[in-house]
Amino acid sequence: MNALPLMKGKASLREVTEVLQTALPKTRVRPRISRRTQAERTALSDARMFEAAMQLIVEQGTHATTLKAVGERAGYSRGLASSRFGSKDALFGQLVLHFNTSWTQELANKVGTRGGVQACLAALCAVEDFLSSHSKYMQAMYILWFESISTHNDVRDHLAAYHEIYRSDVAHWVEEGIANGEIDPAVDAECYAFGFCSFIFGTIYQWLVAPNNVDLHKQFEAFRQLTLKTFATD
Amino acid sequence: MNALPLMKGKASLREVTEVLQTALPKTRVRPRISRRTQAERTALSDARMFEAAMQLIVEQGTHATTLKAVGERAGYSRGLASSRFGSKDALFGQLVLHFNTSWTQELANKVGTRGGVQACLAALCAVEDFLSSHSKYMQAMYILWFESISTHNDVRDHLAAYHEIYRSDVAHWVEEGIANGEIDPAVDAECYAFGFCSFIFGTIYQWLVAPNNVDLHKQFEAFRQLTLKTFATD
DNA sequence: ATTTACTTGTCGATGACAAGCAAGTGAGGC
DNA sequence: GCCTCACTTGCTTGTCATCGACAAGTAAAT
Repeated sequence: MNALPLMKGKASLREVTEVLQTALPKTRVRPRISRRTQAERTALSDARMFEAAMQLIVEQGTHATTLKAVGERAGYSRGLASSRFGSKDALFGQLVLHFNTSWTQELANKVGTRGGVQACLAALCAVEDFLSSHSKYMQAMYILWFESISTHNDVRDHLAAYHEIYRSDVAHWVEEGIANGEIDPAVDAECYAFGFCSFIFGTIYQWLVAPNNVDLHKQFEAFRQLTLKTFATD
Repeated sequence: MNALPLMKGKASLREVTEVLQTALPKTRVRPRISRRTQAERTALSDARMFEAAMQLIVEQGTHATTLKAVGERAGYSRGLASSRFGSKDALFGQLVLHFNTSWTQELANKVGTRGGVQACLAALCAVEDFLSSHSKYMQAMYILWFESISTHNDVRDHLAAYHEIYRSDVAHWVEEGIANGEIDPAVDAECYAFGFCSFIFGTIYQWLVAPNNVDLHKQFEAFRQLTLKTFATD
């Protein structure tokens, strides 16, 4: 239905801000010659609009975020966001896609080649670290995640697919651990994986609603201990 | 700011449909005399509009749900929902309030006078039962819950307060259990309560995204077993 | 010269509100 | 006790600013 234009390259979490930061120095390197490649122009405007959309979503929610505001905050006309993305839903879809690809890549970096128990713990630490270090980023990402449950479009299907992937990743780690003998074979891998995701989503939800009432580190540490207790072969 | 008109009586989950169902028989009792009290008129139109809004939210999400559609599906003009609630946000706020009061009352009925371990298990069963038996109702309720994280208004504050209440209820049960000696004193009541809520919210979230991929009973049963294992005094 | 990035013009739909209409209410006269 | 008439309240219609969406046009790169 909506032929989504593919993401330009695999952006990492850090790239998002880097594009904007390196953009200004670039104009200093070649002071007046503002003759950018077409690809550079779209990459820049895309990055600026993503950043603007992210800010606006965190500031006033998706409902109050208008395409006009996105375009203008990014430094362009009121029509660019509409023209580039086609629709508000498509912009949010692109953002979700952007977040997901960035996040899965960063997660893969953090987990590395680990498997079994260590992979589970590393993933939990990765989520916890990013919640505190990239707070705004994660906020916008999860606002979009939580909101897309009420729209029956492509975004939701993508989300469902991502959930499946996360769950099966975790389940795979557990199975590795069982094969290694470090995890009790009685543990139901898929069931743990589901609970793992429930914990993360549920915790982030409560954190988003009232950040000051949630001690993220305490909760994550508790879940790590619970995980070790659950896996223990006794 | 927005002087919310108080809820008319404490509506239970069942009342929502009952109001609509008893409304028609009533006109049969006094066939032509459609002379309703003013209070009856607003109660009826309120109930009809809540029902309509709930349906529309489940069918097409909050974003696509218009005040015009709410009024008209409820059997009135396009302007009534707007006139009655003042704004779309206020309507959703009223709905959230309505859901929360109904739900807490129903939960209290299910848990009864139980405390300790039994209260925790009963609450888990209550949530599970309602997810399957009042599926649409819970769907609309949680869509609104998850969505209101991106709106910085009264609704979110109400939610935060409700979360606090839920968490402290659970924590209280655990403390009762510890006092009774049926729960291991090493268990951190607040920490368990938070994990309890995380499980429920996270599970419902994953269920909303892809109902067919989630075996609710299996996950709830698993969490009940995990709870028993966590509480066990060994 | 042609393609591509971006802007401006415009239309139907929506939320919000004001003004008006209709249904319900209550006090006084018969 | 019931009618009537002024008053209150529920509900509808009219209207406007704004938004999403798209078409047409302009500026920039190839």
